[in-house]
Amino acid sequence: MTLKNKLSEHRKEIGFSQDKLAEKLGVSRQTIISIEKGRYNPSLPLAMIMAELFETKVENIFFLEEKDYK
Amino acid sequence: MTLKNKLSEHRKEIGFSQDKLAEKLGVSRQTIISIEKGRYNPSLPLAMIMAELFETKVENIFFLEEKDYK
DNA sequence: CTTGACCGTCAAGTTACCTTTACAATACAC
DNA sequence: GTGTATTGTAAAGGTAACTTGACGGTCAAG
Repeated sequence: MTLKNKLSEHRKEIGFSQDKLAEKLGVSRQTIISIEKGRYNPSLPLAMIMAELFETKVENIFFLEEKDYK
Repeated sequence: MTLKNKLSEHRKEIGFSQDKLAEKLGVSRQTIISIEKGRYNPSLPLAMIMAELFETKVENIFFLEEKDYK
């Protein structure tokens, strides 16, 4: 199951580099790159910390694809 | 990083057994038990499918602990 | 034309998520 | 008291999430 996401859009909106975001979130830069590129999904806690940082809900950053679960 | 959750409350609210919920979500019963017991966190897509089923937001089922990320 | 900031790839290793199978305990129906 | 529904534990195995380290490419200063 792969999700789509708007991580890079949200990141740029607050003027963060991948490096800076990684540090802020307490993960590696590789992790940010991989998630932005859709190579894998973040863990739930990481997604929630992102939502907090961006002052939004998880559902506004990550999106389920209809076909995948129906 | 471990989250708290109200999965069993939401599950009971819609009158589902662990077994039935597992089937509905397309995961094993073990997975439901382990998440309810806080042994591990669901993946992000699983958490989002749960939120959809319960007609709520991820943040209303799963909760970050302050100390863990500050 | 070098330096620095930023974005990207690849590879190898660890840990977390999830599976299947088997078995035990409670509780309520009949 | 025997079924059966529900919740739980344990163990072994596979895959996904995340790490570190090394390296390449672009672009805008200076």
